[in-house]
Amino acid sequence: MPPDAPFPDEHNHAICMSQALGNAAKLCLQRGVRLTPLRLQVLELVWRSHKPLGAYTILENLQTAQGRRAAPPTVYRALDFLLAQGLIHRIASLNAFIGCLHPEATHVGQFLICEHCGNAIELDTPEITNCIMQRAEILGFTVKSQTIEISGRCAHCQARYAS
Amino acid sequence: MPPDAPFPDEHNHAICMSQALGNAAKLCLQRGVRLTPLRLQVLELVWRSHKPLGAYTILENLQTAQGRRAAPPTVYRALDFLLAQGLIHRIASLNAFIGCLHPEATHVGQFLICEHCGNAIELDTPEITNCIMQRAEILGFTVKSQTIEISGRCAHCQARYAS
DNA sequence: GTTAAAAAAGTTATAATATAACATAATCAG
DNA sequence: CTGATTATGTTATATTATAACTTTTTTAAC
Repeated sequence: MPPDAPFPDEHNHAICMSQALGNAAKLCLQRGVRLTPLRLQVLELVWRSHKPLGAYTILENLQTAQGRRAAPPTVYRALDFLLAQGLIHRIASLNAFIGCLHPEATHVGQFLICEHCGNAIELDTPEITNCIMQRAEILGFTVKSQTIEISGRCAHCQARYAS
Repeated sequence: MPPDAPFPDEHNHAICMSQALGNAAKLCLQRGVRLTPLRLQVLELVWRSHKPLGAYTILENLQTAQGRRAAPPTVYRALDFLLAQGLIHRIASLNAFIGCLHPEATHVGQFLICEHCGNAIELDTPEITNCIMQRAEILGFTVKSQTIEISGRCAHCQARYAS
């Protein structure tokens, strides 16, 4: 898997990640919810890349204080908290989790997922939501949540690796 | 769970289902693929309602010739075949399967899923796809498949059951 | 029709994802 | 400090899905 497509050289992930973590801390403070060390560690692991990460991969990379391996509920509870705060999104088609780029406002997650490099690009395209909302409204359907996950090949993988 | 919202009295599901099954048989014949008794039975089970059905629910309702209970691979292989032929869709957010309304042409599945009655309404709204394709194209992303699953409350449940 | 190849289905085991239920520890509000 | 609340630890298990191999059925060649 290519290292960091579709986020090439101009994307400094260390900065990207530290901004995300700082923002998360700020939001939790504002909201009066606790970004505990465990929750922060899970969030850090999720933010290590732009590839959606499975719960058990997170579990494997989790270092507990005592050196003992954490159990699944530990990770799932942290993920539940982060989801509830909008700090991560769940990618249903991959059973995986990814850091959210815009946690300050509740919004629907829209993702372009590259099958080649594994990276997921979060969109924030009101037109897509509007299209869906319009159609739903015609049918009298009240939208609560949206799962929009587009698989394919990102520009960089497209360019670098023939078909 | 209400019986058949959002498909009220005017929706005769016996006819709906028999049309779907007839259409499936015709398509498989045209394509030279085999809609075996097992595959047909799984398709029938999926078509019993417009609620997405889990693989293990299908398994429970599967009657093998010998009366012996089938094993998971039996169902998953039938589902794989039906998916490959476009006769059913997979709903990733529910880990479930639902009959396809337009199996004759390959298309993306777009669903409005009622959290109350469990029914899924398949959309066929090119505008949504166009919105997504446009945005993807700008980013140089080549779309291979789309997962569009909208959860909420259908018109009938909205009207019948106060929030 | 018989037979080899291919496809489908059966069977056993297990992998991967997720949660229930209860125990303990840490934090907070009074 | 103390009790209530929240978070985490722990054990067990539920749910979803697939790997690997066997047997049966179907197809196609002869």
